[in-house]
Amino acid sequence: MSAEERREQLLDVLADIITSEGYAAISIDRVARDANIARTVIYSHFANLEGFVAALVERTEREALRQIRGVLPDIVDDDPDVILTEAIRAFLTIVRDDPRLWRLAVLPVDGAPADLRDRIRRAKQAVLALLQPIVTWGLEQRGGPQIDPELFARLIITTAEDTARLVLAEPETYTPERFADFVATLMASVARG
Amino acid sequence: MSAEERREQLLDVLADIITSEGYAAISIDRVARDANIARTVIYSHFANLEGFVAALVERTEREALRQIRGVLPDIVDDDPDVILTEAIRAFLTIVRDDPRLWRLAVLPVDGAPADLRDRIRRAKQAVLALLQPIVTWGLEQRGGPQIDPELFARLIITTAEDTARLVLAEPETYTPERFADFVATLMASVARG
DNA sequence: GACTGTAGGTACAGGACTGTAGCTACATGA
DNA sequence: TCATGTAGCTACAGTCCTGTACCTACAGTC
Repeated sequence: MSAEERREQLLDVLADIITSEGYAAISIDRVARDANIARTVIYSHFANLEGFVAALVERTEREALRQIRGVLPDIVDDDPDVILTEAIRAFLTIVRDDPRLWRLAVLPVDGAPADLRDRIRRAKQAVLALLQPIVTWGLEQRGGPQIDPELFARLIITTAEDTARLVLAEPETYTPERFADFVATLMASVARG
Repeated sequence: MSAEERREQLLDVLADIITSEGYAAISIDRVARDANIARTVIYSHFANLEGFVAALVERTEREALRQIRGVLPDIVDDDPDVILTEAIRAFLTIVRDDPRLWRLAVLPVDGAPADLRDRIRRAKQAVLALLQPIVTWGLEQRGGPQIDPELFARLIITTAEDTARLVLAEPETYTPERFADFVATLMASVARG
């Protein structure tokens, strides 16, 4: 097996352990056992467990961002409700189609080491900063009683994450379509100024 | 120190480690070190780490439920929007006033061992089952386009949890009042049939 | 066919944690 | 004052994990 193939395979095995048993379960030893190789092979690719996990996080961040960027151009509309609905639909479709990646991106937070938690926190902060102006614009367009835009943006992110977990856990019951319909109905029933 | 005092103290120390460093950081050894006692003291109170954690989870569940039950009688109204708003306010106030307990109840999920994750999942399922009929009633009363009651109930729970985390992380910025206002404004702007 | 780079393995020393056996110290009641 | 129960300790054997030193096997190149 080539170095690059091995590296990717090791990251896959690590990701599988984390998503199925949490961060508490990981160790160089465990990954080596699951991959049926000697531990030294892992050490020849990564400095230690910390570097190993960091590499996985980087790969996950990079690939997740790539997938998100891929669908962003499709989501353009004059109506903020349509933008929101289509964004949810696109996001959940991505999640459903690459469960291995998104299980990792969306599930693990709390058991993770402190520096990783910080990193995830910062990533979410970045998404929030991206979403905030769009939400503010949407709420202003709507008029009527002024809704706290920060909390509304947070509500959207939290809901997106939670629905992603549902789609991953029970894709038959919780489909991107169902959530898109839900959001569309919900937004339609909110009064316009 | 009496057996009961020691037991409670050990559970406190365990809770502090989990909330500050996650489930990955816990061990009998670590708790003993933090509590400045020999490991054997812990073994005389709990069978092993699993039983130790189980005891903490039970204490947390019991106390959390007790606090929730304590404020439930105050939340009675004819208007579903008022019920929702006051429930959020009451919940976040409880959370703010007992951060040690609620940090544990609301934060840790993913790093935890599989059986504990199952337990938390079931607890949330129970809360969902409790909330569902109320939400369904509220949505029916409202009339207009029919909103998926299950997803709406989930949205409420997820948001409550997330806001609880915010209140715990930055109580100055994210107050129960701010969230209650947000919910009130949001519900007020949803069209009535 | 010898040379070299690299994938992969074995072996070892050391550390962290577990669970148990067995000890000490002290308080309380007969 | 002695007996007894219990809080708390030290010590030890065993497991799992880490990181490194050093070996083997093989593929490609001269």
